[in-house]
Amino acid sequence: MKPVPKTPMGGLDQHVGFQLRLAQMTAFKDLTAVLGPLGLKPTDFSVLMLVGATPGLKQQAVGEALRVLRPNLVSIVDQLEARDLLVRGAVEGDRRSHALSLTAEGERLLVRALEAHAVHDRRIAQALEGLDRDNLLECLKRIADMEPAAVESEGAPA
Amino acid sequence: MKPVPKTPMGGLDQHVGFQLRLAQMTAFKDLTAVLGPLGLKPTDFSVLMLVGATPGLKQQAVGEALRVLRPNLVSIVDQLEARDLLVRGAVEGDRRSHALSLTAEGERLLVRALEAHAVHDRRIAQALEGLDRDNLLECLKRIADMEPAAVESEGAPA
DNA sequence: TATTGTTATACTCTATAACTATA
DNA sequence: TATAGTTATAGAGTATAACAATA
Repeated sequence: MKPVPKTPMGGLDQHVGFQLRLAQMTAFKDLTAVLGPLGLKPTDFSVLMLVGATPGLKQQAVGEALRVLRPNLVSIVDQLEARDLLVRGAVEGDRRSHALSLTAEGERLLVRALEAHAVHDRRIAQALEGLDRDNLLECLKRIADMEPAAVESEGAPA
Repeated sequence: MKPVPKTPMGGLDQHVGFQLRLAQMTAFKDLTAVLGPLGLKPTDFSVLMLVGATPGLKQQAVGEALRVLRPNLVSIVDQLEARDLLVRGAVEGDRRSHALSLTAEGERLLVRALEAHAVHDRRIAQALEGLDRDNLLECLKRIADMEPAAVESEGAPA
């Protein structure tokens, strides 16, 4: 009949946003660690996956899919291109855009990166043992797709 | 008998870490927006909640609970103290530590912040309609508590 | 010698404005 | 005029090392 230990942390541990931050920090550290030996960061990996799945994608499209602002994607693509993992090709009919596609070396590294990711994913799966992963993913997608409240420019004290 | 649309985004959308990042971004933008008018950021809010729930907490303990490194907590507490929302009191028996506690004004602002958070949480709840929130929270806690893979110091190309 | 809070600092991420070359 | 990519830059957030005071 113990009435559940009175709200630890003042209830903060029941806040989705708070737990989201902690989980994200841990998951990213783990993914960063397994990808490190390949010289890739999580964002690099996601770019390779995306371009590998849809060759010819424009930088704009990659940025939108990954929610990385266009200016910030430039140096990421620069570095991947400098390592000959992908190339900025021409798009016929529009000389402004670049069609991204993996090189043979990029494809090979992607395979190794996917194997490294599998190690990470196994740890995630182990942590989620007995829980509903599909529900988790659906929850995350729904939250990710919320329209966030309009940002108020002011209202702060001073 | 349609075999489920072939892995969109190359399967990236099935990665927990990736969806975690997107959800975290959206949730934090929303929380930041509702707290903005009070002059608080999510981290400030969590400090107020924690100290409000457990007065006398040391900075070290707050940092551990929120996973904010001690050096980075200093300016956060500085600003809250400058706004007379909390005070760094003395800890008897240890003159190194500071016992944090809310001022009356801090308590009042916390109440308003909790109301603002409720607005945010209602949007989250709406987004999660029909899904299992408890399962989500448990998944997040389990992931947050994983021991991340040991970080390899090297292995990158050049 | 170890710990708490602090300072200084660096590195990464994220964000905005403005430029260019195209369209 | 609008769009894709780019440049430059500013601002958070996060990280480590080292110091003072205290234990």
